[in-house]
Amino acid sequence: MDRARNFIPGPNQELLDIKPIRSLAPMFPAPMGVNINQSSTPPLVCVTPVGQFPTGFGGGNLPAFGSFATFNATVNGFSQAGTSANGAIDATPISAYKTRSGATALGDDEPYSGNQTSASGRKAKKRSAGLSADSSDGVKAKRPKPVYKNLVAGKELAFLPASPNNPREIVEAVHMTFEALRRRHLQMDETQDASRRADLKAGAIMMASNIRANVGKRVGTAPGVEIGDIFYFRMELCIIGLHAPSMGGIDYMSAKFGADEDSVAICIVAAGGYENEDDDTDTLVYSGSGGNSRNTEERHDQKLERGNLALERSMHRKNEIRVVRGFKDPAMVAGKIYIYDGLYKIQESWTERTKFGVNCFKYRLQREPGQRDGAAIWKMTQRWIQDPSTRGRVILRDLSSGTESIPVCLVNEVDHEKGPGQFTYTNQVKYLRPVSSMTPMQGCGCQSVCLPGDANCACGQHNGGDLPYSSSGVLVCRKPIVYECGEACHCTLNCRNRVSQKGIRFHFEVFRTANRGWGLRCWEPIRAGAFICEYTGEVIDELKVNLDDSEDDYIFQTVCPGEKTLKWNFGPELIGEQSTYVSAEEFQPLPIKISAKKMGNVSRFMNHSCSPNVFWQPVQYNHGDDKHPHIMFFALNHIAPMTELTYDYGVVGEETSHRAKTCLCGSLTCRGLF
DNA sequence: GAAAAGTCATTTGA
DNA sequence: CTCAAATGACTTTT
Repeated sequence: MDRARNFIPGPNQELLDIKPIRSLAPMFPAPMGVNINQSSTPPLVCVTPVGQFPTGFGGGNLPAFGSFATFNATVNGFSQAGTSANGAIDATPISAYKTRSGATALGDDEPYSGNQTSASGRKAKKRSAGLSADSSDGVKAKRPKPVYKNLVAGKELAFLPASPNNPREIVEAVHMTFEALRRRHLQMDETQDASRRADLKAGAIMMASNIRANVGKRVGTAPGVEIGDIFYFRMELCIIGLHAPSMGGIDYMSAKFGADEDSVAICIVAAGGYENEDDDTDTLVYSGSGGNSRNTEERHDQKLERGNLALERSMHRKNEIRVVRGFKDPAMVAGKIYIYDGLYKIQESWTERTKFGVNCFKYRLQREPGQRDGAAIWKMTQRWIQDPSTRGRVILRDLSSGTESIPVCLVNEVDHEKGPGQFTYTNQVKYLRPVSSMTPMQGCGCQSVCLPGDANCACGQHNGGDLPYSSSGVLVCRKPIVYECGEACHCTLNCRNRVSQKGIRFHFEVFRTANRGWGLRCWEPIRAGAFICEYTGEVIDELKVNLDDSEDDYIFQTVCPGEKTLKWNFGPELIGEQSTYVSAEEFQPLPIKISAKKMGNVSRFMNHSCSPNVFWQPVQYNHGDDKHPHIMFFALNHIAPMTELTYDYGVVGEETSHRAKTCLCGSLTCRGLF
């Protein structure tokens, strides 16, 4: 379009200069249409001791485990029977649980305590003296169950989010911690050539320390889990209490209906690969489980038992069933993404003869009306990515005018604003003095690519021994500065230690928000730790006092962000590693100041939130002046397609108070100003 | 060389 | 205690 060419920095006088009202309100209405009895039983969080202390758990050398605290977020959401435990119980102080004898207290916040088989850890089974690791050759020795003896008791408490009554915050905190732990394990496994499955290791630790949400099973929504939430591992569904079985597709429980009791399905995982009619995302045909023998090709008819029976009973009881849909992750060769798609009900069931000649159960599920879109958004954005012209309400196909390798779409589905005020799109930071005059950065001598665990890699050493990114390119840990390989390095551009310097990798769109001016969101799913974009613009010299900058709403400064951002690293603490946590008091801002008023990229459209999904991270690669690093943005947790990207502009302090604005982020932990 | 199929090590909860 | 399961990472085959 010609218009695109003219837009920037062309003369768009008719465009209103939009004062960025940079703050945020929830972009979707809260998920409604889900009739849970929340009013009668307010959410409660109960801090209770973990169940049975695992016998193999370090014995006497870890007395601290006695005060192990459970961290349960339980909201009593389903009241079909009167079996529910109820009455809000105040959070019990941790100190009340000094010994492990109080284990039975767990039942108090379990909605279905009667049906629970105590949450006791069957974990760590007894393990033969530990030397079974390399047993005699030839004989296939069973791998000993790992014992997480480095678990640090009491550290779990650091998780408690600022507002422990908000299930969403708890789910996010648990989820974020799982990911941090998983990434760290991945990093360690690579250097030590240990066995894989960091997802299982992270999951096992979370389970063992009982850092999980929605511990009791329930029919209906899982508090704190929202439609559209995305996951990369089945273990994630497990620890946030959405779907308990680690592999199985059907989660079910025994529930009371008046006087009788029935086994009903509560959640299913539809792992894709099935005949989904594209036009109708509201129905789903699900196959029953079973029929495939473990290691032989022999197959048999499915039986009406367990999950299949529960589905059958659910059809008659007409209870709501959570549905998680699996899709192939377009970003990974063999990856899968799970999307929570809300509540469904079973309409009918039948049996079918499969191509193997055995009988298989089929269930047709219909999505409950009135819920926000989940998987439908995913399908829609996938279509846009394949063919951007299918995206409607577009003002500009590419706001970057070709500067970015992937076009940045400008859309307005809200009002008649034609676009943001004039600025020059740039994907580079403009320094006042040439980069070449700055201290050069030392490079590594690695051939081809840098590898984890290579003691000779100067870049690995510079980063503290580990490469900062995992093999899939996600940042493992937030740190004062990340050193990527640069011009001085011998490695190629394929080196995994070159992530943020390669520029954006996603289809972004700048969109009109309802009340906060323009905002930024993305068509692709973004996984936690993934690189998003750089804050580009003009570097303002710290020595030059700019009296004018109160007028500049596009200034980036390294102001101390809120707890959520600071806690991103949390997780390694759980396995006894030294904390990388930086408290607000210890936080040291950098002198760098960047203005994106006149020139910038997509990052200038990112709004503030006190409960953000993105954080900034200083990165170096082209010079050695650590006071003036690149400011790179990474995902705080997994971000579903079309979710607004926000970061924490920082706590208002003396220096920034003249620019403080009222925050509209709507988060329960909103600080009011930013 | 990419995609599909096979192999293996694991978990949770019934 | 045993078992099943719409797992996930990796290797081998087509």
